[in-house]
Amino acid sequence: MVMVLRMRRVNANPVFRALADPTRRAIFEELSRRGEQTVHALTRYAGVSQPAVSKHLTVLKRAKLVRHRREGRETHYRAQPDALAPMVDWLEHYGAFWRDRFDRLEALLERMEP
Amino acid sequence: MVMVLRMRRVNANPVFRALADPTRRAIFEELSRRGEQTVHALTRYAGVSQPAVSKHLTVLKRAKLVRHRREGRETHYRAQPDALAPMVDWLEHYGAFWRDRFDRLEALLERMEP
DNA sequence: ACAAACCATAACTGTATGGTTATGGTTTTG
DNA sequence: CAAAACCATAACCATACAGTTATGGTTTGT
Repeated sequence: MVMVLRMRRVNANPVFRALADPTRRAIFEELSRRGEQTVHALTRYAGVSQPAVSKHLTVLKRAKLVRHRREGRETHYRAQPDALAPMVDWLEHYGAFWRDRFDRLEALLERMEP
Repeated sequence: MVMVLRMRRVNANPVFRALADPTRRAIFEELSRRGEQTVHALTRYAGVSQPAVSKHLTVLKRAKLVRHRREGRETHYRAQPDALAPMVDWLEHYGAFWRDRFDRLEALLERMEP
């Protein structure tokens, strides 16, 4: 028997908006792949100015997609992937049959036995 | 043994952009729930003018999220949920651990035995 | 045949947004 | 302590974008 935990419905809009921008997605991807990084490191990666990166991080922060930790003069950001939940929920709801069940199972198995 | 089909990587950007707007998301949701609809019906639903709806539908069309079918003077639109695949792929990639495996399994089971 | 309905496009408008440079606060380094 | 590094915010700019009204092309209804 499967217990279903009803989560508080979070507004999905900030997440959708935040990830609509390719630069922001790239920053989030980089943080997901390489883990925690400073603004400086992200700036070298992103190909835009440091203030631009700071503003992108602010948007991601408002969507709870990143958290930050100050350490001396540098700020370390890290991805907060569970903030993707509203988007995942939305997809599971409105895109429930975008792919047949076998495909879904296949993907799951792939993840569970690497 | 699980066969893995490598799909052609589709540019996820149009999908992310298209779904960033709440009105567009609402239109897509409505088409997903209630099935094929005319522009007229969608206009009554969306709460914006008919030209606005037409433009939103154009954006969704460019992202392959909807298809249309002309029938006399009316155009019927329907959701094309498999166009969500790039977004799902992205989430599976960068949000792989947004939720623990039990949760994923639970969600899967829910879908498989309704 | 004419009027009305349906839809798409054009033309326009205000605001949001992604980028820049400039600046200042804090912390580390020499 | 002075200089440099790191970051955030301010101020500004150009463009993208979501909305509007106006219009015209088809198709349906009377």
